[in-house]
Amino acid sequence: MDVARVAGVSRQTVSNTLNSPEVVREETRRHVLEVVERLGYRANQAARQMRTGRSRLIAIRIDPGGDGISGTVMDAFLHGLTESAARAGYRVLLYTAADDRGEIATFEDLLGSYEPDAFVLTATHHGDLRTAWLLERGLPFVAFGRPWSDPDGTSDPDGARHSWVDVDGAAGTAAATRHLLAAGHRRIGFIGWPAGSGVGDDRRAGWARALAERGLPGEGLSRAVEDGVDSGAAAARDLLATGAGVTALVCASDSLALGALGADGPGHLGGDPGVAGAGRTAVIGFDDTPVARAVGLTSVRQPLAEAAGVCVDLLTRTLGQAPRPAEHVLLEPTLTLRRSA
Amino acid sequence: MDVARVAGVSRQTVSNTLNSPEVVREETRRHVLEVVERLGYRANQAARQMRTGRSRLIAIRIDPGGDGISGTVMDAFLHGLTESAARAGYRVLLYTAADDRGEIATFEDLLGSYEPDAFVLTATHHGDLRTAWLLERGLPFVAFGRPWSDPDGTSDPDGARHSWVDVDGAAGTAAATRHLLAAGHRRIGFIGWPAGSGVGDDRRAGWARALAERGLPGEGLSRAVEDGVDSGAAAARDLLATGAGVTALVCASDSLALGALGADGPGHLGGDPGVAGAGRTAVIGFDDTPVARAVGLTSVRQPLAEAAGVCVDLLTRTLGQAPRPAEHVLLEPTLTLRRSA
DNA sequence: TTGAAAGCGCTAACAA
DNA sequence: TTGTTAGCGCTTTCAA
Repeated sequence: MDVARVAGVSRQTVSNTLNSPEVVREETRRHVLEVVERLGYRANQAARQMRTGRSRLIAIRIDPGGDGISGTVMDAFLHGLTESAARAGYRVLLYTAADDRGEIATFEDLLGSYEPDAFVLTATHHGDLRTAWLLERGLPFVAFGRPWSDPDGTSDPDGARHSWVDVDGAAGTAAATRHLLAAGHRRIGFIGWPAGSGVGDDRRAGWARALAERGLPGEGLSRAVEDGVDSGAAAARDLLATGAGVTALVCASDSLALGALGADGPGHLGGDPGVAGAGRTAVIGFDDTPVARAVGLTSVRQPLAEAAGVCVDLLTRTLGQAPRPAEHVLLEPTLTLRRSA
Repeated sequence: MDVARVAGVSRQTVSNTLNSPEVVREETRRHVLEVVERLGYRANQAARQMRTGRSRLIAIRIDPGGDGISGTVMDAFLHGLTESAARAGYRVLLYTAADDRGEIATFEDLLGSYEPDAFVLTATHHGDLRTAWLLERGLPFVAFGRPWSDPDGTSDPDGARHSWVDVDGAAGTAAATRHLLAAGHRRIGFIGWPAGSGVGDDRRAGWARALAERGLPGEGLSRAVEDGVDSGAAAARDLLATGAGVTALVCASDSLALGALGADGPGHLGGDPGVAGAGRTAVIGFDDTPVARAVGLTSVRQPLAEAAGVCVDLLTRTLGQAPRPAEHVLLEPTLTLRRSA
């Protein structure tokens, strides 16, 4: 070790200065630190890992764009994770997997080779093979996303046994609905997905709750369709045609909201304003994707970087010490206001 | 080493079987391999790295969503990279950095600690500090994206000295334009970005080339605006109002195309079809983002997974052997046809 | 408070 | 073709 020679101490003292500073005399420590800085010394990770058994690596699966929480959401979360991890002295390692079994195979592979200190799981679900496998072996991990209960309401027993971080979707749609209420709307519709998806049901519940708070009825003002612009447009047309006097729409996704915007006429989307009956309906989307910004759509924004930060916190807090009880963190989303509402 | 004991050979023979199979007798090799498989043995990466100096890690920066090639494009590329890397026996390590200098600092940090075998650079540019730094030290890397020349046309001397992989944007817009020509359009406009951005100029050039091939004039049919739905809509209205009889538009991005779609009336975007003069203009976007799929926009699709695969190929080909001359690969994009054109 | 010795699991070089 | 030896750079004992 070069540093030791230059600083005139033993290699051991250098190691101590870096890992157990309290053990080294103040003066020596400062001197060693100065030399470390000057020489740009970095402890070799492989050697350290070999000795300590810790890799300072956090592994996470990256989904193919298209399904799951991929696209912008995954991107922002990954960025936040990488940044938070770096601050805590960790790096992020990527892997792919087609399904639960494939992911478990990758766990085995990774654990035997790169030995990541922890995993971050996304898209946990009822009867998740991965959580069971990791729990069984006492391996550290956090889930981003609550393990939603079965469609029939049975909640996953594993869900309570591991830590997770999630964004409170219901709070988001409730905030959106309250924003519309504050703007004077009274007949507010909701366009979401068919019942059974935890995330979707949660978002619908927030809308219903906010209406209920004000004693307003929601019956007949909700539509459940597959995600997509076309289905969003169809649902919006349907809701606006009921004669119930719907003046505003909360949507479970930006795709649905984009459709609703289009169905409402060219008033949004850069068309000529002032056309009869065009673009008068207020619309709020969910996820604040680039599309939302592009078309001026007000949307519920998930605090992804913060969620990633909490994941790292939960993980690193566990890693050094003895196993701690599972923690569950629910983060509040915010509303990004644009001209659509 | 457990495997050695079980297989009844020396630990060295196991290592040889795994790393230099040709050196081990066929029968021994098969036997060892079988035991390795049965025991699920994985060579410890840290130990191997310590001995060989190779980490089997490829590092890449992940950008914050919003600027650069982030969002869907980055996501798909990262996924492809992770998958190709895994196939070649490598893993992908993530890092963040605010600018060139910050990224170089991260190089130093990483090289001293995790020792990645190679870097994949994105968004290389004229006078890139990173390429110069890596080149100077003979560190292996590939760039995803050509190092575009200066606005004044001076090309970066470093650009020729390192390998890069890119997608031929001009070929993409040319294909889009030819598709429109084949559909009978003759007055085809282009909406792109202000001159000076290599990527933007390239995409405009493809449109111009396809028109020139057919002896069709492009003058006055091109608009240069900042990226965004609103500016795309404004540019589209402007082009349609010239009286030149424009019937189709090729756009440098899906955002611009989305605006053009909106400016053209509610015919697209799920609005009522059949409205007078609505949605008759054909529009083609670029990047095939989720929005494109959502609104039925025909768009130029970059072969991102393939690009990532080529990056890994170029890298791994270099890693084992002696340094090779820089290679440059330009990939052809494809057109994803939807109802907008 | 500092130094010396041992060993983490692997593979390159060499010896058998 | 297989086995033995050594050492990669670090940190955890333990002794000074």
